This record gives sequence, structure tokens and C-alpha cells, in this order.
Amino acid sequence: MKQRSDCPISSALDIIGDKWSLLIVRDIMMNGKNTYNEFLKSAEKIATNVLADRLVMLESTGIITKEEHPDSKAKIYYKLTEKGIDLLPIIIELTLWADEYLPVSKAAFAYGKVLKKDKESITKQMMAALKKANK
Amino acid sequence: MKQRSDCPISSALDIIGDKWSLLIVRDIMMNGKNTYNEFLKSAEKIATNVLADRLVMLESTGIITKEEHPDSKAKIYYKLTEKGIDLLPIIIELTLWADEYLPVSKAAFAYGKVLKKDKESITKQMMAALKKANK
DNA sequence: CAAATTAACTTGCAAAAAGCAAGTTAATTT
DNA sequence: AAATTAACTTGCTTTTTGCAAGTTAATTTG
Repeated sequence: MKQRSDCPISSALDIIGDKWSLLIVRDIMMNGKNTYNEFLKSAEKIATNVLADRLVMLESTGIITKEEHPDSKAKIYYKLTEKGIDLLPIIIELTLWADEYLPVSKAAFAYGKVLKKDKESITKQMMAALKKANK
Repeated sequence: MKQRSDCPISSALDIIGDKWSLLIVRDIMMNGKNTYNEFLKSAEKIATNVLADRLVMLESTGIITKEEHPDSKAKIYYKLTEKGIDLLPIIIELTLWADEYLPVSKAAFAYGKVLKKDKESITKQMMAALKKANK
């Protein structure tokens, strides 16, 4: 992995600056998905090799970890690390920006109004919940 | 331009989910750059064809506009639209996350402490300043 | 308990995007 | 008038994506 510069924005984009990484994070964080096949089923239809590649990448950069799945040895349970959970504010801001400027379905963003009004406290709440559930 | 789904996060990433777009926005927003050659000179060394491509793309998606450069007809003055300025919170969050988890130079992020403590008000201030200067 | 299915990949190949060096054109400076 | 600057464009190579199919181990089904 190459760092293009020592600018924090650039360095962040070196890791999550692509079309897929944050969608995997979203799936774990917001959609209760934790396995390879669950990620595959998402609406955006990630290619299998790209998914495999991103999972390796997200693990190697410490954003997710692999664990035994509680239900089956055939499955792998992917979960966010604290570093991964801390991507939440970025995801929130992306959501708000898209909600403001792009044609996204209102169904896909039901809690828009609340979030806009109370961003800080909702983010904190979600973050706390994610970290608690992660222990 | 294809929208992969109607999820706001995915839709945002359809536009700015790449390694370069937000760096151009950063250069305009934070580094006072406004021309092709200024963008080229940034530390990350974007390729000329990629830069040309992204500029077209950012303009077509309404994030930047082209204007006459006040100093010279040979130059083009790129500036952010309101839609572009509203990417600031995303950029702030990327910065904070990188500052927390990645090895970025402290010089490159001098106002880190202040920002962490007072994110909301600083963001509002910067946003207001950018919008005012943009009129 | 053998056969089918599921889960998590891997492989091979075509298409798209990124990177690099060099070239073009209009405006500006020397 | 000649050199330089600014904003691209072009051609070519390398890398990344995308797609279809195949593999292996674990699990479920008849």
C-alpha cells in the first residue's frame, strides 16, 4: 500500500477512497451483514473477486476482523474494529450530502429529518451502540 | 454516470468515491488552488489525463464551475459550487479519522487539536467563510 | 449417509480506468 | 519574434474492474 502524500485527506483516501470499501463498512454497520454472501447480496452487486480483495484489504488495514461465525464453521463472521466503527461520522456526512444533493430514495433514508436536526447526538448514540455491541 | 443503487452512501460514492475527486475539492477549499496547473503541482501527482477527466466530471456533477481567471485569459478559474462547498463536513471527518488512525504528518494537520475539540463550530465557521468568499 | 446445497473463495479473460511521456494550441511574457 | 505558460489531448502500458465459471470445505436434505 502506497501513501501518496502525508496529507490526512489523501491518506484516508488511499485506504477508503474507492467505490466499494465503505459499502462493506455500511453493510456491517447499518445493515447487520457480516458474511461474504450477505455482502454479495447487496443491491450494488460487487464482483466476487473485488469483494474478496476488499475484505483482505480492510482486514490488513485494521478496519475489520475475521472471526468464527457463531452458527457455522463454514461461515466467517466479519466485524468492524474500533477503527472501522469510527468511520461512522464519514458515512453519516456522505449520507447527509447525498440526501441533500442526489436523487436517493426516501425509503433508503427514512431517518433523514431527525439526523439533520440532531446529527451530533444521533451519531454519538449510534457510535456508542456499535461499540457496546462489539465487545 | 451510473447509479448502482438508491442508497445515499452508494450514490455519494458513485460521484466522489475515488482517489482523486476529493483531493481536487481539498485543493480548492483548503489550499487556495484554482487552476489546472496548481492542481497538477500538488504532492499526490495526479496524471494530466486523470485531472482533465475529473474536472469534467466534477463540473458535470455540479461540484465545481469554470470561470474566467481574473488575471489571464490563458487560465481557467475553477471554483466550488455550494454543492461542492457542502462536501466540507465529509472532508473534515476524513481528516479527523486519518489523524486518529493513520501516520499523517502533524505539520499537515496543524489545527487538529482545535478541530477535535470544537468540530461543529469550526466547520460552521469554515463553511460560512467559503460561502461568503464564493459570492 | 450419499447427494445436493451453501459459503467463501479463486481463476481466467475481457473491458475500463490509471499512469506516463510526449505533443498540441492559445495566450502571455521576454 | 521566440520562449514560456496554461490547459489540455494522444498513444501506449499497466493496473483495476467486472463477469462467468470453477474449487473446496462444511452443512443440509431426501
